[in-house]
Amino acid sequence: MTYQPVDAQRDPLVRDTPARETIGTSAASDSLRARPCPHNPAASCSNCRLSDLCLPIALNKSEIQQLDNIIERNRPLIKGEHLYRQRDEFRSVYAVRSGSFKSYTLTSDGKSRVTGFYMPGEILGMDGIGTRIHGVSTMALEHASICEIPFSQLEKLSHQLPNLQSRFFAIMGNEIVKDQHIHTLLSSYTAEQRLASFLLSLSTRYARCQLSPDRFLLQMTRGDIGEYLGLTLETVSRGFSSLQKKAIISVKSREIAITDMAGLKAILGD
Amino acid sequence: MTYQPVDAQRDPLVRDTPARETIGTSAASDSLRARPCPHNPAASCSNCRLSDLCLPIALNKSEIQQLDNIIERNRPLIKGEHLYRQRDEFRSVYAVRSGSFKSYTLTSDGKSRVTGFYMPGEILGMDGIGTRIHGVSTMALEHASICEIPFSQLEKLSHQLPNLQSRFFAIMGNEIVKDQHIHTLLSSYTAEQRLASFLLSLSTRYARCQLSPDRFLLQMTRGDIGEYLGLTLETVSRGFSSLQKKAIISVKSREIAITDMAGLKAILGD
DNA sequence: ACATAGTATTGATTGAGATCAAAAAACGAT
DNA sequence: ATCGTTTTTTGATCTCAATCAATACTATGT
Repeated sequence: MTYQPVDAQRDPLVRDTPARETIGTSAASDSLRARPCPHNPAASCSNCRLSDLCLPIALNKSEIQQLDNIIERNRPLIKGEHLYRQRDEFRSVYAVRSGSFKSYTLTSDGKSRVTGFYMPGEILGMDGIGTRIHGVSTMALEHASICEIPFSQLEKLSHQLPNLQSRFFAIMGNEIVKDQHIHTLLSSYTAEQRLASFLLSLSTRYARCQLSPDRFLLQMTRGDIGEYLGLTLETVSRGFSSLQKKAIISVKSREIAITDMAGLKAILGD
Repeated sequence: MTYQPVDAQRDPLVRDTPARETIGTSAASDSLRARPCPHNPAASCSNCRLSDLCLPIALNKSEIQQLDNIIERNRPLIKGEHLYRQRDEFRSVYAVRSGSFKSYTLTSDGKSRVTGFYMPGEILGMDGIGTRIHGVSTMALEHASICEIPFSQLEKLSHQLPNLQSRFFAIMGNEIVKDQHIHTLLSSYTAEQRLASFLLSLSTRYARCQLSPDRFLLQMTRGDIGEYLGLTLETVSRGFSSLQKKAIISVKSREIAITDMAGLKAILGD
């Protein structure tokens, strides 16, 4: 299996078939929704180790159970597979259960631009809540599993559970704040500062899901990182090399070790 | 009255007094909340000409009336006055009633970066919903009036009115999509494309509130525009001059006339 | 193990926009 | 109307990151 998605020959911008028919691989073309995940037969929020950083924060046991009932846990996605595509009708938001994803748009001249990376416990797909059409495509960067939360049901349940409504408002608010940070980053940071900020963001997010904050594997290519940070892949590569030369990080292909956390933070000017 | 805000001598990042005490001018230092707006004594969503592009979309008359009851219409703000500041405790979101605003952050090296401009009918202050602390400062660009919507009451009411909950989810979703567009713009557009995109955005937003889409006044400085688009003010100025030389727009200080709308769109590559 | 495609590094050169600088225009207060 | 401040324009120069280019590395499928 190469990095190239199984359905790469299809142009995501000129597709005409509905999303759920394109999510399956050629071997398994049946709908994603129809297949309960065989890998997590007894999966539930109640026993999910991510429950304290995902949607259920601030919900009590009975509320979590009700949330559990509307969540659909489907078969895992393989690397390169799409969860949904730009212009697909919006039906659900998703919580990453394992693995990681990237969201991206295609610009008018055919280039792709990454709008976000998503890790376990994070919510994605909120583009589309307003327009009812997904504004970006989202693809698994590695073998990954997700919890699908049909939005109409989430709205109904939020209406019954004030805590859930509050929680979802907060999640969307945090997404807006995150976007503002990126706006500032892209409009004023140097290449080195962008990379430092990116690595620090990954670090804290890995820490959140109990993984090492100073040793991790990048699941995305240098090109993906560049598309996200507004840099070319060459500049990303040079930036990593330069940070390594300064003994701030150690890079070996996709393996990153942060050897001088304070130094990395200092690049952002305190 | 200069453009410099009346309270400019205070450093927004080291302030210690609560927001509402800083909003008043030196002449009128009493709380913003305590003063019903003398300019709009009978103001209400029901008779507001913006009601079909603001929060009340998709609400029926009785629902609008209930929303009306929680909205506080305060005295207008003068140019340069702050609605709230970065690090203020979050209490409310706001709908622009008249005039315009800019939101901005200060970076660690003291430079300011504009995160958004807001026009009549638009909602601002949604940074802070998740964190309960405002992530940006917001300042009136001209004499302006707003509707303040205390968030705790909005949440309570949303819980009673599914349409309102739905509407607010949509507003936040649209904000996220807007932010993704800016992400793409900042990470791949040239200076000229950024300016074209900015002018087109203003144009459609002016059209939304019944104003001319091809002749309008910029309420922000070249510096503000540059901070928003990730350019210097000199580049913004040169960009306007260049677009004028191409007969796509006509600029006379803050007055903009779009003379070739198709040409402007063509700069964005269809 | 090998072939192949995708990915990453590094070097040389170029260019768009930043920075520095100075003058002109617009605006607000008195 | 006039003064002082802020904003805008335009020019000259510089710089960081893009682009072009070539090689090296890594992973996947046969």
